[in-house]
Amino acid sequence: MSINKLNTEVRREQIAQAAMNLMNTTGMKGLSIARVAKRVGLVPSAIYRHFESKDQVIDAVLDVIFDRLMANVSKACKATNDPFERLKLILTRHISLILENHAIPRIIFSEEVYGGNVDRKAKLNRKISIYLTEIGKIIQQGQHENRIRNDVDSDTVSVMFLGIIQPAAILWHISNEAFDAAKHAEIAWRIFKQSLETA
Amino acid sequence: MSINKLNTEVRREQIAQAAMNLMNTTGMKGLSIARVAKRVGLVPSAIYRHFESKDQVIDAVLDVIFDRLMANVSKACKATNDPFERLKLILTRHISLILENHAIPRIIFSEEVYGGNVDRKAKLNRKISIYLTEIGKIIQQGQHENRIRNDVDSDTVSVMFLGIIQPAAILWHISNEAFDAAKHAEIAWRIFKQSLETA
DNA sequence: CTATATTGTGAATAAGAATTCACATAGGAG
DNA sequence: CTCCTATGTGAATTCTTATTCACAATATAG
Repeated sequence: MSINKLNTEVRREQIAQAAMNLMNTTGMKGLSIARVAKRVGLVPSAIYRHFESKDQVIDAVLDVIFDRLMANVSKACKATNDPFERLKLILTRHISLILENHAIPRIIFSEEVYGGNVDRKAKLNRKISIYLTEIGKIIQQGQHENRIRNDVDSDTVSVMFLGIIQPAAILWHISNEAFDAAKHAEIAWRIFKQSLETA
Repeated sequence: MSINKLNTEVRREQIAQAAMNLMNTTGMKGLSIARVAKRVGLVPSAIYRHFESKDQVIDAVLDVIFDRLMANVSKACKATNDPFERLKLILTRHISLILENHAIPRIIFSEEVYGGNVDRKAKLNRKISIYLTEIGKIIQQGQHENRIRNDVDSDTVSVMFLGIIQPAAILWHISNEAFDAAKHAEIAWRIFKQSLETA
């Protein structure tokens, strides 16, 4: 009987965090309101004091994830002006984020999350597009500055950039962390970078 | 009342196909024994004459998918000896397969399928490794023949190769087929190829 | 042709989940 | 201090699913 009442704002954070952690360990399949409630130290029905539905809980998790990813990008942009250094920072940090949160790639790049939910699918698509657009901007700037080849399409390169991260993340996860995602990113990055550099 | 009895071998095929098609349209979430049964024209309990459990149905779908992917690879290897042509063939065909079967990337590279199922996770890991190994062999051969740079790690390149396909597939799917995966693969392939060619 | 194993049916079971609701209580506004 | 509202509780509801089982019909071996 904690009988400890906290206001909705705090609870919403706790619930979103708990849901995300649950996804990390059990995946979407193991995400039930009952389990989330237990983690927060509440009874299942209490969740509904703070969220209208399970769907809204999931949405909150998505927001947390994308906030982190976007924060990542802006931090990298503030840290340096060099396009390659920026991308490298984003890459490294994105990988770290994933290693801390198994769930991220599975949430962003699988259908687990939006199965049948048209709105959430649209939302995800929008958020991913924004992320890719930011990457694209960095590349374009690099092209203006003649650091990056001008004969490559920045949109394509953005997606390829994601292609360094995502398969690595999944392999890491599916191999029970045997696959070394950080190392892969390191080596792949060199190849990727070389292929973009102006001659 | 079809009252048409077919032997297990035929039924297993039908059921696996139906399950895969269902996954294409509704995702893992929509995959229920009842729905599969309806598609095959059976009653739910009839499925259990041919599979011991839903898990085994899913396993059968996995087998179908990997059989196709591996068939792909061997076809490409028979078609040409040039490593780049081989990879290009595999790439194109892999993309086509995906466009025909939304479910493939979600099944192979998401957690949808093995959520909590340790055995299946291991199985998936094994199959993906085999696929990657085959890609790796092609690359190594190309290195022996001095068509592909020797200073790149073939394992890393294999995963990067997957990195052309997978994000594209997911973007295509999540954008309701607005993202042009085939075009992305085409453009990305050129960049990828250039970065591997011997100088 | 007929006996029997194989395949199909419909009803029942059982478990798990989301959600609702009437009731209880803590904590801040006044 | 005292209400009243925001939170928390536990039971009940409703729904979906996988799975089992007794029974029926078919295919096929002999």
